[in-house]
Amino acid sequence: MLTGDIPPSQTIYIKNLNEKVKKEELKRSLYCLFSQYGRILDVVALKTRKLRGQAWVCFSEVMAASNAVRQMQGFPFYEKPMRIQYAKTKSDCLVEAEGNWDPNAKKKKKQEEKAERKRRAEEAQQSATANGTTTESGRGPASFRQGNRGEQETAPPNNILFIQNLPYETSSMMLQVLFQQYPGFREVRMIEAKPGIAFVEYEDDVQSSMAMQALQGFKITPQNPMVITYAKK
DNA sequence: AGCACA
Repeated sequence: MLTGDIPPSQTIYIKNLNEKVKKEELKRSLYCLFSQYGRILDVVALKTRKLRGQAWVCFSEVMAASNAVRQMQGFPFYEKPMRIQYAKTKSDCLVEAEGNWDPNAKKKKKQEEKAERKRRAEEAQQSATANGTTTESGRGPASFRQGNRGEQETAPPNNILFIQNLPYETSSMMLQVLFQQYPGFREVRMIEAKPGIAFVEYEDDVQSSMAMQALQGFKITPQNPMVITYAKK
């Protein structure tokens, strides 16, 4: 079974994520992409050796999670198809909300302590070897495409957005309604000969970025999550 | 591949 026989829950577990993407960007992008299914209570992603390439997105409703598991299965995200399942255990944010801090959470505490100890040991190791790997290659803001070696696939942030994966029947009017909600909107351009794509222009790149963040992954139909990148100039 | 709450 695709979901690995794990019963439905409010939280989805995503793996096969691109490990090169910085944690904060990853969380933001996941938030953008999945908020179309419902209210998101929390996004968790860690970059530890055991946990990188994975994330948890916790919804306020099980139905939202179910739709996300089905519809976003295999969605190409930073060049890798997402593998989505339900999470095996309940998210802390939910336990907290229900006021169910079970008194005998000893096992968990033990695990935490173990993890903590491990982490400290790793830290000690790192400072001992003293390698300055503090900076990850700082690239432009959220685009789901990660520019990879040599090839200039990713356009730098600019005031024009390139929209892909639109249903063929999309009109520029429909897009205008969506995109004009965000400040700095100028116009939508579509090309008759090329259905499924569009360009949306804003006054500047900050405003275009805000719209990108807000509408990334937005679905005009369930099969068509928008893929928004900066236009190549 | 890998199921946590940095």
